[in-house]
Amino acid sequence: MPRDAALRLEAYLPYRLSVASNRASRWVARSYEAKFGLSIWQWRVIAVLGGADRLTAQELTAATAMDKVNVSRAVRALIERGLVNRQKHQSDGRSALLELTPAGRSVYDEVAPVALRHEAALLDGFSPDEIRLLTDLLLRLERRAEDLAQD
Amino acid sequence: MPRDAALRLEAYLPYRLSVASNRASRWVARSYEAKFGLSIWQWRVIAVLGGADRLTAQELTAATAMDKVNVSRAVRALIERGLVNRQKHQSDGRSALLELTPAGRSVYDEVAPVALRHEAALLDGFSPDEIRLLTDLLLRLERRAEDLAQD
DNA sequence: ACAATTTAGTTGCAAATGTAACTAAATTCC
DNA sequence: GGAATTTAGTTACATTTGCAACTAAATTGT
Repeated sequence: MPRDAALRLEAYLPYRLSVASNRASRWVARSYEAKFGLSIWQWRVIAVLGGADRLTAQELTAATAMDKVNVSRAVRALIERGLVNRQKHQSDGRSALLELTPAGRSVYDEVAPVALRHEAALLDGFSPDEIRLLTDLLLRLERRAEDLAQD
Repeated sequence: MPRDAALRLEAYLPYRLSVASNRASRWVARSYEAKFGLSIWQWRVIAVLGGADRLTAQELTAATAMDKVNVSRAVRALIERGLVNRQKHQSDGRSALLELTPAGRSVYDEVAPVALRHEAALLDGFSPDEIRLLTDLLLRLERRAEDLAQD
């Protein structure tokens, strides 16, 4: 009779995923923190606002895969630093439109190339095919995990 | 002149990695917590102790990619629950040997198949080749991130 | 039109984490 | 053999996080 594959932590995918992600995140997070004083979430908000203009917190939540509490906190800190501007939404009094201030824009212009260099450094040694594949596999995993999560 | 590839968060690898890992981890963590009252770290310790017998905290730290503080806390909780046993190391008074108690062993015997089912559920739809490749790519990324982290 | 429900975003609080400081044992090096 | 350094593990503290409760505005249903 077939025996179950043994459980070996080092070959266990959720474990590998977690280790890879934590190491990569930690490394880039330190850099954003050291160079720009930005947390990972603040950086995500800036990255998204830099590519689109005027989003609600709700839209940011969707675009960054952060939860609304983290978006709220990151946005507050960015507003306090003068990097993000909030203006009332004309048609919906509950939400507000967020956009980068000129100062925020210039932080974005500085951070974006650094972020791309980080990515390139991490992926040094990976072929374009491998990168495409990895991204694709990760996306499929994400969707799968999300589906599974709703029981 | 060549323009830099734009920074698009949704195609940014550290971001994808983080989202995939968080979703997968959160999903499995909830299950371990709900079914066995184990945190992710407690579960890692059990998984490793279940496959080897008698390790020091130091060896656990290496085998689980956790830091020593987390190992210490997880081990303490497991000892309190009677799942792990600590005995003095004969030749080194600083460290102790840790092993599963019979109760710990039986938790392991219950958890391991559940963990493997989780992995299988996450990877449903992935071919064996894709799984091998994903694991391999993640390992390379981990090593790369670790190397980069030491400046 | 107005009560009931849903949605946007914030706040408060408890638990989880990371870092640094610490204790104690072992090792190194004169 | 004894001072100085390193290593194993724990504790203490500050920060982060996640969840639930909350406020206020919009929407739905009658």
